[in-house]
Amino acid sequence: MKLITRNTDYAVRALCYLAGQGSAAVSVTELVARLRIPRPFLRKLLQTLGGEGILRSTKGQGGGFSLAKSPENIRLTDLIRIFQGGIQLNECIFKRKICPNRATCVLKREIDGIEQSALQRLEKVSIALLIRKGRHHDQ
Amino acid sequence: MKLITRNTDYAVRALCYLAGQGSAAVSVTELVARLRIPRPFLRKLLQTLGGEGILRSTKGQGGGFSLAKSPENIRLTDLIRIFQGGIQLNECIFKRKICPNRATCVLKREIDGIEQSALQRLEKVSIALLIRKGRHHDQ
DNA sequence: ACAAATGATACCAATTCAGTATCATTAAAC
DNA sequence: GTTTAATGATACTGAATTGGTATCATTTGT
Repeated sequence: MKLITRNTDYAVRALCYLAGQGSAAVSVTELVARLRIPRPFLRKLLQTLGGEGILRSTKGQGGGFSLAKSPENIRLTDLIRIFQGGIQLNECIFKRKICPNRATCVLKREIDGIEQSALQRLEKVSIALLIRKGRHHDQ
Repeated sequence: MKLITRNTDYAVRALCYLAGQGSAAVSVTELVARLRIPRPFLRKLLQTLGGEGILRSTKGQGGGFSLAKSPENIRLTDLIRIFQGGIQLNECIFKRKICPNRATCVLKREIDGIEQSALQRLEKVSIALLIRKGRHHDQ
């Protein structure tokens, strides 16, 4: 069970790199060279981010991708929602039927609580934050 | 992405029921009637719990399953470990290689933190707790 | 001996995840 | 205006996980 999938992870890398390039259009070719992410996979991923309004894209020679929003306004929860259909740690197995066991409802509330606190923390993680904290280290 | 799978959920239900029956051997037939869990699935699950030392089993006519540990000592984290291979929200994609991006390491630490707090909370949820809290409600 | 129970194990279908492949379209550069 | 470098759209594939089924062997009380 993973909290973030490879899609989300790769997206974070790409977005951090793009954030460092300002509004210049960066091609997939350049991103592949820098990030070592499989090219077709990265392409699909960037197209998705384009469709979601997180990236701007320009076609044709010299084209590429750039951020459509400020790094402060791109949050991990956005990416998780896009690539993983959101966070839902919980899922009641008896949807409309009567739950035959009170204890499982208690369990459900516990897990809801965990989910809430995870969401709150992920909400605070933006691309801007990741870049900022990353700079504190050497390299 | 689910924090607990159906296996774990079903196990919780079965364990709560068994906890209410003391040290008496309860057959799969009885559990199926009470919990409405598919019989072969429940069987396999109980056998697994037996092998893990959480249930005691007696074969032959009149046999069945009973708790091998006190309800206080059966924790959600145990079940998650058994059925879901533990909690690992995180997974570094570049195992031995050099990570080309500092930001992703920052991300990794954030997720580690979330994982830690989730684990701490799950660790406190025992079968005993679930029964206790469940009783506060009507039924 | 029979019936009722678990032990062990193999199998199957649906879903998700990670990744590939291809054709169409756009637009700068020559 | 042709070439070339780029994205848009979309279909496909393989592996792993999840949820569930089926079967045969073994044990044990009656």
